[in-house]
Order: sequence, then C-alpha cells, then structure tokens
Amino acid sequence: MMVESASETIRSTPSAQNGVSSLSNQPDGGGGGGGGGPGGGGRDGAAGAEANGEMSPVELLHFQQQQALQVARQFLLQQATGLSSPSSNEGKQPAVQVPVSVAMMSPQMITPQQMQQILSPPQLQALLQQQQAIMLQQLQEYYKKQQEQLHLQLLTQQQAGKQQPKEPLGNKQLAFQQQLLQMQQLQQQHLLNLQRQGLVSLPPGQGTVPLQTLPQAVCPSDLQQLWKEVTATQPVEDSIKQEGLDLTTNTSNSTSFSAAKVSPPISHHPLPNGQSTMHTPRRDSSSHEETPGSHPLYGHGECKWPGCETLCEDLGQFVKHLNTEHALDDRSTAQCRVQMQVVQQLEIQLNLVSSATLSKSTSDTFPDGLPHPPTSATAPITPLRQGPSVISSSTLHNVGPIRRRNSEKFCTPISSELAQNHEFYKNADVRPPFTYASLIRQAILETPDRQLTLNEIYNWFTRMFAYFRRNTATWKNAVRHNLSLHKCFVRVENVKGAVWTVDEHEYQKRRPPKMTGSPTLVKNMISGLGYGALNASYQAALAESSFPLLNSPTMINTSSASAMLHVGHDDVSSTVEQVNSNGSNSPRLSPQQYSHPVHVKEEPAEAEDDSRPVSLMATTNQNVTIPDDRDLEEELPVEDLS
DNA sequence: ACAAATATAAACAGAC
DNA sequence: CGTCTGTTTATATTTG
Repeated sequence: MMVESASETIRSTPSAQNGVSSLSNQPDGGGGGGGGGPGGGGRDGAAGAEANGEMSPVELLHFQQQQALQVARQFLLQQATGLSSPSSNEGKQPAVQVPVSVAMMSPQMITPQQMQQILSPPQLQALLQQQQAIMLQQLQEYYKKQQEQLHLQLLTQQQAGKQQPKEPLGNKQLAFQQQLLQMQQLQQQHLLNLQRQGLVSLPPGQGTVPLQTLPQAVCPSDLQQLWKEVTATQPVEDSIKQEGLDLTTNTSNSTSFSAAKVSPPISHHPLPNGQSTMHTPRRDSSSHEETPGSHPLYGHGECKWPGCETLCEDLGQFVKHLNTEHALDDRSTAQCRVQMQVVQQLEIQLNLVSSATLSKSTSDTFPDGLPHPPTSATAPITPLRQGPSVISSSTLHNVGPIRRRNSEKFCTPISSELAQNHEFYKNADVRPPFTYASLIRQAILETPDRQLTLNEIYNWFTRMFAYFRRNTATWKNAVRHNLSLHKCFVRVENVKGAVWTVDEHEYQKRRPPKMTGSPTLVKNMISGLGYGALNASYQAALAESSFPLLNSPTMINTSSASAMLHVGHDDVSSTVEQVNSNGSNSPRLSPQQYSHPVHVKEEPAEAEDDSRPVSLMATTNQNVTIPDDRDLEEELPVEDLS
C-alpha cells in the first residue's frame, strides 16, 4: 500500500528561528505550508518605565521594625537571587554586575542556560521549593523569636493595662508585607513587560490574575491602603492593571478570580490574533506618560531589582542597566518565576505567622477585640483562594514564552494541571500547554465510559478551554488528525455511530523514554549547585510541614508539589497521571484497564455534559457556570476563515 | 545535523 | 450537494 513518500528527509528547515514560536497563536486561515517567517518578530523593545512606586513613607514609618526585619529580608533576597540569578554571568555585562548574585553563584554555578535547559519547570520548582524550605525554616525560627518577644511584650503591656499590644505586631506584619509588596511589584512589572513583548500571551483580564491573588492573600486593610499608595504612583501600567488588579475592592470575594474574566472571552478578539493587538495600542499611549525620572525599580539612585543594588546615577543609566541586566529573556523569566514562588511562600508564611500569632493571642483572652483586619479577617481562614494562586505557579510555565506544549513530559500531569487551572483555562483565552493527544485522552478518560464521539470531544474542548472556542476549523481538524494518527486512539463502532477510546498502553508507549539529561545529571546538578545540602529531607519537610499546614483549597498545590518532587525520578513514568480520583496511577500495572475492549456505550447521544470531571472540580469553588457548549458553538460565528 | 513529536493545512473518501 | 467523519499527505517547528 502506498509508496513510501520519501519526503521525510527532504525537509528544508529554515534556519532556526530563535524567536518566539509562531505556534503560540498563529492565526489559522493561512495557506498550507508557507508559514515561513511570521514576520513581525515584534520585540516591542522599551522596557516600559512606569511611574515610581516608592515605599519610603511607610518604610520610614516602620523604620524600627524594618530594621529588625532587615535581616530576614536580606536573607530572602539572597535566597531569591541566589537561585535565580545564577543566570547573570555569561559574560554579558562584566562591570555592572549584581553583586549579591555574583557573590553567591560564581563558584560552582553552572551557566544560566544550563540551568534553564537542564531544569525543567518542575525541577526548577523543586529547587525553589528546596530553597524555600530552608527559607521557611529560618523564617519560622526568626518569627518564633519575634513572636516570643512579642508575646512577652504583649503580656507585659496587657498587664500594664495598655491597649497597645497590637501595635508592634501590626507594624511588623506591615513591614513584612512590604517585602511582599515589593516583590509583587517586581513580578507585576516583569509580567507586564513580558506581556508587552508578546512573550506572555495572557488575555486581557488574565494577565494580572495570578498577581492579583498575591495581594489578596495578604490583604489586611492596611495593606490595601498601602497598595493604593503604591499603585497610585504608578500611572503608566495602571490602566492595564486596573482591570484585574483592583484589589482594593473585591479582596475577600472568593469568586474574584473567575469574576475577573467572566466576561465572554470571545468578545475580546475582534481579530483572529487578538492578543498582540490587545496590548500594543495601550502600551503606546501609556508609555508616553511615564514619569521621567522615576521607575518602580529605581529609587535612591540604585536598582531595586531584588538582589541588585547597582548604582545608577540617573534614570537613563538605570534604564540601560535594566535592559542589559534585567532583560526579558528566559533568565529573567525564570527569575520572575522564582520570585513568584518566593512570594507565594512568603504569603503562606505570613499567614502562618498571622494565625499563629493570633491563636497565641487568642489564648490570651484575645488581646483586643482588635479590628485586627490583618489576620483574622481574611488571611487565616481563607488564606489563598485556589484560583489564581494555583495558577500562578503553573500558569507561569504556561506563560513561559517559547516552550511548547508540555504534554506532561516535564510538567505536572495534565490531569492535575488541569485540575488546578481548570477555571483558568475555561475562562482565559490561553492556549493550554498540552498536546492535542493528551487533551483528547484526557477528555475521553474523564468520561465514565471512557469513550466519546468526535463531537463530544469537540464539546469537551470548547467547554474546558476558552481557547478552543475560536478557530474551530483549525483545532477540530487537528483533533481529527490526532485521532486517526495516533494508535492510542481507538475507534469503536457503535450502532449509532462510532466512539473513540484510549488505548492507554499505546499512549504510554508513545511517549518518549526519558529526559536525555538523565535524572542522574539533574541530581548532580542540584547537589552541585550548593543547594545540595537540602535534599529529600527538605523536600519532605516542605511537603509535609509546610503545605499541610494550609489546609485550604490551596492545598491542591500539593499535587503539583508532589509532582515537582519527582525531579530526580524517572520523570515520565512517575508523571503518569493519576487518572482522576480513582487513583489508577500505575500505568503499567493495569494497562488493560484501558486497552480493554471498552464496552461501547449504547447511547452515545446526549448528556455528555454530565460527564463533568468531578475530580477536577473538587477543589474549584462551585459557581461554575458551564456554558452550554452547543450554544456556544453555534453562537460563535466561526469567525476565522473566510 | 538528525530524528521524533507535534501542529497545521489540506486533499480526499465515505456516510448521511 | 453540503456537512460530518476519518484518513492521509505535506510541511513547519520545536526539542532532545
């Protein structure tokens, strides 16, 4: 049958495009191959400069506490930079080097690229986790001491009949939160920059979502006030942020996340390629408003990038420095990622501290009926709402500029990733970082019968991913293509038509063996990094001590956390999804379970909606308004093509 | 450089 | 005849 088309080797790969993959959002329409160069590589350049966001007033105000915290802060910064900026050498900028990072990494550090390449997201995260484990410990110790002192103070003061006890605590917390704020700011800025460069393809409202949560988690009213101050002085990006970042309003609204983008995702896309067009116009207009002479990362004549205290005489110099030193490349992205993690941990830590302190106090007959907004109100009870916080971690690699769909090779298994960000993908017009094959499989496996008709698969796609509500012709074709192409998808005839099933065995087979680097290499790297000391013990400590403490929806993190801990393992096999709740996480053990001739559903018709992935929703707050796919389908004027 | 996996586009065939 | 399903082929990209 068929003549072997010798085309396979004929490929005429144009020299590698170093740039962003055209994949990210290539509008369909286009004729076949030609794709060649997407053309406008469009690096929007200009690392936008925002108006400044000094925190000095507050700093001054809490100077004393600040000093005390300085130690902790220093530590934090070092932690953060130590990890992230091993990227900096590479001989790019010799002179203007980040002192801290240089000092910290120069020794046996590997090159940044290596770091990036060798460490896949989960691994990177694992590293982070390790770091943070340590950090946490130290912080905990530190805070323990602080708390003890506070406690003593409290008692003393109480006995003295004074009603001031909350002062020191409040201030300390505030100061601490300041650190968070700073980091958050940096993250935001960075993300925004990424967005502007098109590296991050987050839909309008979404871009800020992950960040939005951070402040939320730490949202004492004082903080909000503080935040106001900070953001108020940051007009430039404000317009953009405002959309999703209005933490001053719905901070305690547990649905704030979904609320941010409940709006019909499609409406945002007048153009097939809505994303790039989204940001540009705004940027242009706003970038002019930048207050000359100020920048959120520039203050007191030095760069405020975490860990970087390079002195810059003027803004111009600073900007230069910013562009060279903190350019928006993979490195800084990773850095951002790191910071995200750090902040997350800090939040957690903060919450812990808060609640701990609170409970301590409570045992003391409640220090004061305190309005104590800081702790009691939002923090401890609903520390981090699931939505964004979760997203923040996984979204980040999703956000990762160039990387392709991960198809579970490196990142969290699709099921858990999906479980975590279910809401996100559902509403955000972001391309899910999974291959069609894995998505299809997921769709099918989510069904009780483990079988779906083509149309049902379509529906699942549209239901689960906002992204697939557009360009239907394209991805549907792809879905069909994948169904026929991969042996793992088996078509089963039915009276009423045909359904598709998954041959799990084939599916597993299909996946590439292992990471080329081999786990060993990675291990060595990790231990060679100087983080070595912390090992399984830390991971364990982290997993068991840190996370479980937050018995909150956020706990879903655990899944990803555990996934991260796989680092050194033989990834792939361990990555195998714990298919839904029924925990059939041993692929090889019972392949038949799937490959088994699935008993064909008699009535493939209707009711595919009920196949709602319970396990996926488990952690999601239930105000899910599942749009009727069919309606959706029809409502959408198959814009594209034509 | 090469191969494998993946994404996209499209031609085509059969069923309805 | 048009649409939906499936199958195939071709090509581009990314990644190990």
